[in-house]
Amino acid sequence: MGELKVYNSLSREKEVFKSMTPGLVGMYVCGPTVSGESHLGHARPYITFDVIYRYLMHLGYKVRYVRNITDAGHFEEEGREAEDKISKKAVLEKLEPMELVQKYTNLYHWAMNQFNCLPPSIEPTATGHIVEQINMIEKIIADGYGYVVNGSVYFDVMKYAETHDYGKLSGRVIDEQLETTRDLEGQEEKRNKADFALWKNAAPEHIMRWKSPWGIGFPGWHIECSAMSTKYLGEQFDIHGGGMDLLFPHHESEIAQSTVCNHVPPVRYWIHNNMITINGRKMSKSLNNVIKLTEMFSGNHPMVEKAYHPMTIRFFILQTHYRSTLDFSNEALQGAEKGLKRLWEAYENLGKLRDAGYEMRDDQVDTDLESRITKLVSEFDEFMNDDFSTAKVLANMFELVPLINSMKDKTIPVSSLSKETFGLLQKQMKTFVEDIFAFKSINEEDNEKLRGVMQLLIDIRKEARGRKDFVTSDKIRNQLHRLGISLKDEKDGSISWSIE
RNA sequence: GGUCCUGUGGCCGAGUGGCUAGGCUGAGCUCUGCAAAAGCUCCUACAGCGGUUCGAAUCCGCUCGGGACCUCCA
Repeated sequence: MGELKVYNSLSREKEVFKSMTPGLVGMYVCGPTVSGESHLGHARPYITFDVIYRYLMHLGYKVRYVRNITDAGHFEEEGREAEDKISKKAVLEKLEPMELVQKYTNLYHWAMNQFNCLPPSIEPTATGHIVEQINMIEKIIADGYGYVVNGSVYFDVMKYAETHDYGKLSGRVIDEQLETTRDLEGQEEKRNKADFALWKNAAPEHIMRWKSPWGIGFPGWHIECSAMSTKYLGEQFDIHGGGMDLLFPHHESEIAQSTVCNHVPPVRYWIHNNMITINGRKMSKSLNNVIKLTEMFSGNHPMVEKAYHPMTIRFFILQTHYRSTLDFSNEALQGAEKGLKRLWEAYENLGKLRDAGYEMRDDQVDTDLESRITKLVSEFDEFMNDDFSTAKVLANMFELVPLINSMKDKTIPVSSLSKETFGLLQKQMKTFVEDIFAFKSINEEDNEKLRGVMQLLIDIRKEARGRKDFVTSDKIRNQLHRLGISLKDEKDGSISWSIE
């Protein structure tokens, strides 16, 4: 197997991935701010990094996957009236802050579960790590990179930039940053515009507040990730992921804070996913064009024509490379839905072929077909190793679909594959479809009783067809169709059914 | 304004200089009591203009269009 290459945002090129400790990988991904419901845009990083997580494990790594929950609330905007997002909304909804946090955390976990995303190894919360954050800020002050003004602490970017490259991740030049003229309140506290808050003095109306050496306040925008990643992954770790919109200032500042504290760059590989757009524009709260996940799943949104299954969204996202933008449209989603259905059915057919226990006879092997299948299936690994090219893996799977279906229909005899090739095909499909891409059946979970009823109807229909009583057989099929259950007469005379 | 990304067939999207990705839609055919599914075939695109090259969607330049970041943001 070749080596894994990942695109590192830091170097702007694909690099061979080598973990710091052989066999082990530390990965930190920026998690949600639980002050509201997750939307379609949020689904992208979680699904992207879920597949990366699963693929790393597939490669044999033991991965510690840390994904935080931001429950402390950050400011709406620097310098403006310091509003703690969570406390503000709590007042509106007349909820305790923690009640709100709990509600949206639960909802977020539910959505991740719907997407079949594995839970991270550790899911630390910002409020649970105030002490660590304060410790880190103290260290930064002691080293001379932080200064205290009126109970707030700021990071001295100019001083840092004297000896470090602030802006290396986001490609920013610090002098240009300073030229940007923005008259914002509270700026006068900072020595320089580029400085950012490590700790913020809390106004009396703030509900979320903690004691600190500098007074009552709350942590700054970026410190939680630095504190928690250091705590659980060490001063330097392998992968840090998140959306591209976090490159600046969030990740840039994380690098600065951690570097000052630990005297070593925190992250070896920065991986950033691109945005989901809607009508060509990024989906985000500030642009007011978000579709919440619950709305996607229910179809209850003016822009959403029908309910989309979480697996459809997962497939939709994996059909594109994670560093490309992905445009939302009903047409595209419905295309994804049909594609996934076809892929999944072929995958199930492949499983049935195995269960049928065909005799493999090596004397009938079609070598051309064999080499074609072997190539398609081996490229799964190759493509994933090339910066997680899930789109190409899916393309190959779709080239296999007609072959598998033809074997099922016996247009291609199963015996034209050697036992080895057939086994390889099944193993690779199982590994990638279920274990790495983690697709699941989009059909409703069928229960035993329903199965029994369906079998009864199928038997009756078979008998009717045997008598050429097409009135009865069509009635059964048509009525079921109206209920959203479709029957298919297979070529071998059996009847299969699926819920639409 | 600064930095960066991007423009592929009806739609969504891969694309490493040469060997027409793939999905969805549409059309035709095969199979079939009919239907659905499935299989086969077809619709062969790279914003525009120049340049480099034997050869460019792919490299370079310009023009036009779209976007991201520079402020909370996945």
